[in-house]
Amino acid sequence: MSESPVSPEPPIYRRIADGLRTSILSGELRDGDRLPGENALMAQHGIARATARQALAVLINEGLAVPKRGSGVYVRRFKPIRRHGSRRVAHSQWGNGRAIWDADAHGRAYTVDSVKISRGQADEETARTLGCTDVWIRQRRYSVDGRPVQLATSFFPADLVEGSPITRPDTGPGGVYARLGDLGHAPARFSEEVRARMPLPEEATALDLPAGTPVILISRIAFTAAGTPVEVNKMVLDAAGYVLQYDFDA
Amino acid sequence: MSESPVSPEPPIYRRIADGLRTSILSGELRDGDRLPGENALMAQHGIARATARQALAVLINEGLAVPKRGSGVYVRRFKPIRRHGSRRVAHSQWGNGRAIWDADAHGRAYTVDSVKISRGQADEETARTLGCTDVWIRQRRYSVDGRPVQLATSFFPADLVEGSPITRPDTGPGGVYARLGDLGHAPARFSEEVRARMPLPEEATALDLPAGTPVILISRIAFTAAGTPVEVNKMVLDAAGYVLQYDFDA
DNA sequence: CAGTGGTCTAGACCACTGC
DNA sequence: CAGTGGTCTAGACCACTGG
Repeated sequence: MSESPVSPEPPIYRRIADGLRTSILSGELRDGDRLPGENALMAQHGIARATARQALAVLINEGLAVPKRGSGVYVRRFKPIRRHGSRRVAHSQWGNGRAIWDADAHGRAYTVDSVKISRGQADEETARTLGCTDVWIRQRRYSVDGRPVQLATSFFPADLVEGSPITRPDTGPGGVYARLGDLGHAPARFSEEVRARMPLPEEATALDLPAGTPVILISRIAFTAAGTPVEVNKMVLDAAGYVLQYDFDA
Repeated sequence: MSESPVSPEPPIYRRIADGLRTSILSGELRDGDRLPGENALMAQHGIARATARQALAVLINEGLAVPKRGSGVYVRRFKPIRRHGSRRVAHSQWGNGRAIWDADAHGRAYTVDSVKISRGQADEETARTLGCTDVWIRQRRYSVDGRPVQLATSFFPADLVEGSPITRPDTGPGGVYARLGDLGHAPARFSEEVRARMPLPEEATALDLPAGTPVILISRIAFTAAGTPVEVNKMVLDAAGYVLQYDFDA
């Protein structure tokens, strides 16, 4: 008999990571504070460099810390943008010439860049949704406070928007939804699918994501009052930058 | 002149990881397929064990692969549950004696375990929402196909539910929402906040999450027709196991 | 029991940061 | 230029898996 080690001590690097995590979550270490570096951990705990790195990697992969080359590892901040699900797409928004995005940023500075518009073939799923493969594609990236926070790709049935401002960079006041309205296909109903996963490398690059930050994927379909799908919008959000809000009745 | 190395070759471990990722995303490697192990990568690329591990760690942290001790590293599968935002909480669901959860599982086997009910103090945010600190707390874990997929903690104002079945494990047909109705506080409106981040260790343990799997956090407030908040439900979902769907009008 | 991943040591060179 | 993190080598021992 003797020992009853139900939980055999966790490995060193875990214990170190646990200690640092506690310091962060308890508020002892704050927003931009510097964590003890590799050398400090080696000295404090008498471990090899690789082990110290391993401990820091845990926190980095949890999104609680960010490494800065040549400088140190720092506690990470989190100030999300509130994205209102139903309210944001309310007709009142784009009905009077405001772009949808306004509903999000709450007065914060935002920018749109990397706008790419093309005519092409939709992926299989989108084609099935729209009922056609010939589409116009609008890709763009949104930034808030100078930081990229969202990638968005919209698909429109080509025969529906051909020749309209939707096929050009500047869509005019109210954005694409107002233009769809001009064409007699005003969106009346939306369906959003929300997922989350770790980013692919290209997504991590485009959004400048540190390790340990998941992305939220939103796939939104816009329907007309008649039930015709007129847009599929696939968005990739920096999960650390957003809180999504949805209000609905029972 | 001479070199124009705009992108200085990525490190070895990245190139290896990129190659494996391509194989996975292209479908060349499928669901449960075994990836080349540490020894194989060492031999194929003439690298040290640590470097091979590093390459595999990339895929594991991306959630594309799962390591199995003593066996190998395997491609990870993804078969999400569809969780309907608005429809699921529709009155028709709990109005006629069905628990809400039924709306999710779509006929799949699901179980509830680790039910804990207690009377206690709400956290600051919840207290502010409910307008009181004295609450009844219902905690439970949901599993589908034998796999834990969700943790949920509900808070109810103590003075509102005291003595009702809500304070007991078995709430009867229709669940807690039907009981709130019995008490004259039927939920009429819901507000959900959705976030995503990497799990804390305890969340990872409770949901049995492999590395590289984020969690989706849903914080839902139930309001009566009069606008009184009667429940705050904080959920933690395995992000790999869910697709959330929200439908709404413009 | 042979192979696998999990942990750890003790070095090394590099690019980058900040003083 | 001293310190930091980023990458890599070449070993080692362990616990666990599978046939």
